[in-house]
Amino acid sequence: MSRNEFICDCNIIHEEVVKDTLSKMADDDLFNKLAEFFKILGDTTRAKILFALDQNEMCVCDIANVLGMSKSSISHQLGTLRRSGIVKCRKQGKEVYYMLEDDHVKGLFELGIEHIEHKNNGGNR
Amino acid sequence: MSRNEFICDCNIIHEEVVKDTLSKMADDDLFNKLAEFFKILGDTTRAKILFALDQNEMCVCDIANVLGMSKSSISHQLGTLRRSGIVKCRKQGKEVYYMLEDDHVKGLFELGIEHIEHKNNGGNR
DNA sequence: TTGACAATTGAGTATACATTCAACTATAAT
DNA sequence: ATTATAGTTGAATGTATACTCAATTGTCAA
Repeated sequence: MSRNEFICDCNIIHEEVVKDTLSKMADDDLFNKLAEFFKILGDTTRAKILFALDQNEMCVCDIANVLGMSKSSISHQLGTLRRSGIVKCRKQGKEVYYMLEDDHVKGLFELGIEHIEHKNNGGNR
Repeated sequence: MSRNEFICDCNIIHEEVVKDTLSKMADDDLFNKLAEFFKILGDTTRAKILFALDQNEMCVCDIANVLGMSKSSISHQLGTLRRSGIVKCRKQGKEVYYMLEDDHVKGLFELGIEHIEHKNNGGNR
């Protein structure tokens, strides 16, 4: 973790806790990549696309029809997902078929859903 | 899933696949909540805060010092995390101590890290 | 009561980004 | 060759949001 002493505008209150936490912090690089990855999942359209692709491999038009959105917007999002290494594609004739690249997506979705259900079922607000 | 036929600007190419996928799609409500949740994790500052709180319960100033950021920005982010039910806090004297509310966060981080390492270790790009 | 400090909050600003629109490429069919 | 369709792409626009700044609240100590 890199720190900028001049930006932090307050005192350290618990010296040992701060030192201990700092010693355990991961690299900025990891946090950047982690956040970038979650940001990809943090969009309704992309979440729907990934969920849909988890059901069936599909071409762009079919995905657009499932989501009821324009071909262009879906293609843009698929580009984002492809650049992030979360989906891959296969070209066949005029069509491009997309599928999940990463098997972690399903697990992540399941944990996320657990979190949501937990909050709805009596978790304090 | 709600669909707007007028917005989709292309033909259905594989009728059965589209129908099958549509039948398996979850509610819009779930996708919205899921995306909202991942969006919270999809920010470098919040990811660092959560990682830090996973090491130690901490007050706002200590967190600001660990991240090397202003008290105000940390407080804003803690507010966001609290409203999302991911962290909770405990007031003691002048200080407010924050801690993780949700035990899914650690699992999500671990899966996310797995994904990143997977990509770095010979996963295709 | 006054002063100091922890923390929150609202407004303002700058940046990121999702979708639209239009133009374009590539493939297949006639 | 021409036409139609699948898909991509870049620019433009509107919206969301992270951080800053300033003001404010709440608590403790003198």
